[in-house]
Amino acid sequence: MGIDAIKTETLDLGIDVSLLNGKHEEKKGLPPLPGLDGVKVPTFRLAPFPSGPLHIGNARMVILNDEYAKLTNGKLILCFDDTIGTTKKKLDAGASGAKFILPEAYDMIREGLEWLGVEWDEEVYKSDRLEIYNDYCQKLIEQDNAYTCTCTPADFKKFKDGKQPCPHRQLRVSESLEGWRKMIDGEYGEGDAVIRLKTGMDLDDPALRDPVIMRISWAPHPRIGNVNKVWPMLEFSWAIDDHLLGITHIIRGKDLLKEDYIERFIWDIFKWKHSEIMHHGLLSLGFKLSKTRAREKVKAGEYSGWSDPRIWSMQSLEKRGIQPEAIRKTLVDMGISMTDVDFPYKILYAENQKIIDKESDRFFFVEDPVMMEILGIPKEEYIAKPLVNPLVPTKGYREIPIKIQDGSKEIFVSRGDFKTLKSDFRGKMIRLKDLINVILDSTRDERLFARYLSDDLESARNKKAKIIHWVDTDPKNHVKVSIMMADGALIQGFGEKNLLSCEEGQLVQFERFCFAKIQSVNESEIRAFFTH
RNA sequence: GCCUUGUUAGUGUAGCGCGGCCCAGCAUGAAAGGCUCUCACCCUUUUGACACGGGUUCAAAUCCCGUACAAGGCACCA
Repeated sequence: MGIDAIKTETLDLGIDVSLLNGKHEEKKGLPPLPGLDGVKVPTFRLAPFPSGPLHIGNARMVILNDEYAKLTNGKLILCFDDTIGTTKKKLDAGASGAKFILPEAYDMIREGLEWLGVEWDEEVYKSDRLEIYNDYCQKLIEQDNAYTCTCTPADFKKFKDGKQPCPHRQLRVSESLEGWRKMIDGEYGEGDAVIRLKTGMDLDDPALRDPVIMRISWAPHPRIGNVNKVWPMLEFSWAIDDHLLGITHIIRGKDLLKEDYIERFIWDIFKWKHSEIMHHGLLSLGFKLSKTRAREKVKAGEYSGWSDPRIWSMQSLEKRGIQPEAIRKTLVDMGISMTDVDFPYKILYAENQKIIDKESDRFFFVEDPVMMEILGIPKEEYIAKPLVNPLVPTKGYREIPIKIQDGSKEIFVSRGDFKTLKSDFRGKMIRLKDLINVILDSTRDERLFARYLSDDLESARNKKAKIIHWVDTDPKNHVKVSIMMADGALIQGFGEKNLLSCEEGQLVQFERFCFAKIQSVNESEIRAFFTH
């Protein structure tokens, strides 16, 4: 028996033919998680800064953690990293690029996580844990592992660059504690003093020399109000919380690589067990993804809102008709590579199409319409009957009736087709899909002139006629359609009348144009978002 | 300037800890053909990569050194 015969047989039996082709679907998924020895409950954490909704880059971190939590039957903690770092002075001045908490972001983030199918077991706010950081900071000072420094940033930089200790490094513990008290009590103002960790001023890496772990901000906190004057730096708060919350595995972007050193340094001081730390590379989309940047563009009115497709927020992807499963698949396939990458959105689209193709009903749509006049049509009425979805024939046919007056008819074709028709198809047969065959006579200005040839598909097939889409020019028989593209541009055209039966949120395919998600439907206009 | 990561086909990734089974796998894209009243889907075929230069070795994508390029840190941002 030949291989083909086997294939046919096995097909009938419903056996996966791909096995015979040697195309074993490679076992997909993440590599095994390291550092599981002696771990009872692998525990992971999501640590979003609530400055805006999750974007695709945040989603990488989120999905990686969630996948591993699910894979290992572990626990996932959502910990809002909502400490305040920026001073009140800076915020009041509206400094550009300043990071701050957006109160709505907490919900937008939860919404994005739920949409992604992330299941977290516990929710924690850093802003509820301020006393804990204060306590541990105090301990570090008492142990002489940290000190109060009142250098200006510029002065400290000089010491740092020269690998020299600043004068405050030699302070007695009691003096540092007194400074610490002044910070807490508000006797020191913003910028007057910080607490530095004694990692060493002679470290090779200047970024690691006696880093700040606590500083002053008098800015009110959107959640807890104005109760606190000192705030921990991210790496310090995490050094404490990763231990206290029992995080066994830290998966974060490689922008946080330097934090590893500081966290481990502190873990060693307190003789805490080290968590396993892993990093993934950062995503870009031809531009740097940033919640803060997005927020500024939304505020400036440059973007239409948090669901503007250019932000690549979960909200915007949902609106576009991207399926969360497709995002998860794409991100998981990328693994935890440390390489920074251009987000492979084409792979995302391919994965998404696999999911939505069968459920997306087909419709005729012509972008930027150009008129075609057809003469010599023998009948007075036609009814085009295209399949609702060729992948699901059981869905049946839709109907597009056309009325002909005095043997002539005007229809719209897309500008794209107009251009190729104009240059390459004069005198040739063209098939108007599911309708009739015509021959293109001439073009004048922005108009095509054609003559009726025949009805049947067969003759069009024989002549290998180009098949194009069309929409009736009769306003009673079409509807205006506008599509928001991925780059924020608005595409306009006409679609077949049947579009009016669509529901909000429905996924459709505009044949030979794109998949789209219907945003709103009414007689005067259909609005949709471009999917891919 | 200092420090740290990273560099596999157009794109994304597998392989690299323990060098040979890798004349490098997969996905996506592109090209051609088939199917099809969509330039969709499906099927077939083709395409194309170990950044560069040295070294170690019988043998290197895998180890070592150097160079280039990229990203990140050197912030009282996260």
